[in-house]
Amino acid sequence: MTKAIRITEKVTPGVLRERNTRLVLQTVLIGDGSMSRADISRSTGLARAVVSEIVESLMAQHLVVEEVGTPSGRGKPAKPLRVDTDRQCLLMADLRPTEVVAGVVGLDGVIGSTGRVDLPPNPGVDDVIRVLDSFLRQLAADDGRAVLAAGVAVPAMLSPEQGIVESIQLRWTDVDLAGPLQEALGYDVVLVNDATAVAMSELSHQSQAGGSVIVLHIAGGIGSAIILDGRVHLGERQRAGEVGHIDVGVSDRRCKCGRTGCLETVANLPAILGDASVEDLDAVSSPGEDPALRALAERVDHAGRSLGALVCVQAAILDIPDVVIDGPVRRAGARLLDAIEQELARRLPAVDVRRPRFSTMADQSKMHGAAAAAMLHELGVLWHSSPDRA
Amino acid sequence: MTKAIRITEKVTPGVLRERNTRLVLQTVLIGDGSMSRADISRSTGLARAVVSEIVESLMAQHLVVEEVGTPSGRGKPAKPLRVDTDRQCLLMADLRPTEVVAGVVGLDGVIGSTGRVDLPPNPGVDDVIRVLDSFLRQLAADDGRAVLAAGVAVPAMLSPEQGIVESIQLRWTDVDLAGPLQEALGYDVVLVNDATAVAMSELSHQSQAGGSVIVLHIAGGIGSAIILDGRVHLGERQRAGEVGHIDVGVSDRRCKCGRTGCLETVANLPAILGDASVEDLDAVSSPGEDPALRALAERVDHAGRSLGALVCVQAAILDIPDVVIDGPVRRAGARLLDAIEQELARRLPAVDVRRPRFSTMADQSKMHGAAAAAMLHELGVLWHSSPDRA
DNA sequence: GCCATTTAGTTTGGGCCGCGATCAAAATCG
DNA sequence: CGATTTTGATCGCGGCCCAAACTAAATGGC
Repeated sequence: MTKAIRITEKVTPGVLRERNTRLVLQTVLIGDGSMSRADISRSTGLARAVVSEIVESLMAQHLVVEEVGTPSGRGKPAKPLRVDTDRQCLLMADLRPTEVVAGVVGLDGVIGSTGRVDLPPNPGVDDVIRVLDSFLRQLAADDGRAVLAAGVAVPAMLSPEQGIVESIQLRWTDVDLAGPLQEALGYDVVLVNDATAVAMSELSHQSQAGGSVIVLHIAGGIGSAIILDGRVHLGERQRAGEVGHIDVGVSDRRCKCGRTGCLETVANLPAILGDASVEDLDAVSSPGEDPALRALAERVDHAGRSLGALVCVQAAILDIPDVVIDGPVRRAGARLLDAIEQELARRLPAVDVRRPRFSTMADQSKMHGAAAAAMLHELGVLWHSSPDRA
Repeated sequence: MTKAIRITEKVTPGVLRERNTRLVLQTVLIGDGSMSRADISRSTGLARAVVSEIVESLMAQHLVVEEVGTPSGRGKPAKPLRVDTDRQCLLMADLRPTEVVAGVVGLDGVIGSTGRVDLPPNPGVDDVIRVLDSFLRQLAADDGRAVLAAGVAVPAMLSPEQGIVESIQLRWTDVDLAGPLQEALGYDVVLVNDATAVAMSELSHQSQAGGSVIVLHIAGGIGSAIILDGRVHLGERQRAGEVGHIDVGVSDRRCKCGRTGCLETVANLPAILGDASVEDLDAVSSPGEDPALRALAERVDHAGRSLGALVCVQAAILDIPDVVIDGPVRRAGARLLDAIEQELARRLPAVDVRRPRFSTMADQSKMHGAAAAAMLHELGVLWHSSPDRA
């Protein structure tokens, strides 16, 4: 639970309407084609007249459509409303160091066609802008629907104004990706940090709103994203979640950062893999007799224990029991989760944290979360669907 | 920075007025007798007509008064507004295991008379209700002003509905303190967890709003409170900040909880004191030759290093550089802070966390924070004063 | 088969709110 | 002493939500 502490801005009647519009759209979205105006009025507490008015404006914006009502029970049959998925769509992209994965998603959060293209080696911003520009154009053209906005997940630290402050993976510092892109494309382009994107994606799979989730993103580095009570927490200098160089007391290896014992020395992807390849992780749950595989399994266990220690601390500090793991390590599967859970059990009473899990959308989670962020930015609404629908 | 993610409630014109009323009151409060209606209009962006109307209602509620305007410059002289400190006051109390400290505070956050009374040994809820009832009545009678509300800091875990779920220090489980008290006293009684109260107090000393702070409260146990972007974070089961049994890898002692290495085994008050008394901490900065004192100083250093490790992790996860220490250990003074800072320097690049500090209001911080919570609850406004004013 | 009943959605009048313009009051400046 | 400037009150307007009345379209009982 949170408590707002200070009002900082005046409120005008216009804000009022905007908020209630969001509320109605959200209700339509969650209702998934089952809510009529009267239902929305009952569910939100808004007067029917107001709901009708707002729905009319949403239909004018091609965000909501009326379906044909099949009478059920007495009374005039209701006209069910659903989000208009025919006229507009969102684009989403996951910018990775060597490639871009992108796709189209409907306003209901259902993923349409997707694709990927390679980036040139050590891409500069201009390269990425060029690739994204043509890729997104092509996706939009193939889809046919108008584009409402695009969301792009980037492996970078972002300023509140959407500038890329730094990306270690892309070796960028202080560049503007969103600006040129939205100028070229003609619609809003929303950037999200990749770990945050995963968190947004998870949030959009929680059935109720205002939830909390911690995402651990394990790749070349270890990053995490924190959503507290439905709010993304970025920290005072947008550095929240930089947990790679925490010493949780499970290693005494020297880290390239100069200190020893950093989490990254045992739990980032290179540390886990050693000489092995990412594909080898698939077999790590039953390593058999192969000594290389057994060593890999050992390293996975060690990483799991370290991550377990981190999760413990996070859980004690924040009391968020939902922990999501994402990144290529997903391929290690249950073995990694088991190791984490084992460490949790050792350190905390069982009730405190649920077993961590991998991200719901797997390889698409960053992309999907970027779309969710774009949706939120554009319409002020987030999907809250069960995983099987999205 | 945070981003609200979902609208859950309808907004009505009444809410609008309430919010803007808060905004105006807040502005008057911060202005500290220097803001006129016109100033408020300019500062908030609200039309002068609206500000006048709201000010009128605030004056009718005896929350704001007009002062005599001294002309300065051209034009009709402005009538400065200030918070009305003559008609109403707040009561505040700090419930400790063996005593209650309480006092009166004006609507401007200025502390008036204070006092303390002993509690019977192992007090039950009824004892505490009796003591608080008569103590607060007496304070109010001596003060003469009407009581707007009372805030009570309690060493307990609270439910969102203000019930006391559990207090280890008071040996209470599932009791209702606020209900009977406010029924007896006739005004709202707001309970706050003691660590949270310290955090609220610190927040009310930050000059700008929406700040973040981490409070470590070190006494018999170790608790912490987290305020993120101006919101108290309590966690999914109101257990956020239960850091006493984290293993930060600086101890291998057995803890009474059954595990080993818990922070409490080296950093809670009993662990620090050993055979020494709280008063001995005063001398710990220059222990001299006394072997007992030198041993105590050693233990303070060890506790500091452990706390430093915790602060490191918290800082990495949350990126909140402002860390406040409260509790009897305050008497260890700079020696404790030095030890913490040393550990921080060892573990993190210098820039990441500021040197921790003790709570601004010292022994009064819990009480003061409780008052701040009551103020927030009652008027939706928090003081944001510089320390010397409050 | 017809009419009362029920439910959905629209229309209407009213109240609250914030806004901008207008106006009187009270100071300063030339 | 009048023009100017600033404050604060008053008033009419438009936006928004609400409750009630009204129309539309189904069901069910007689």
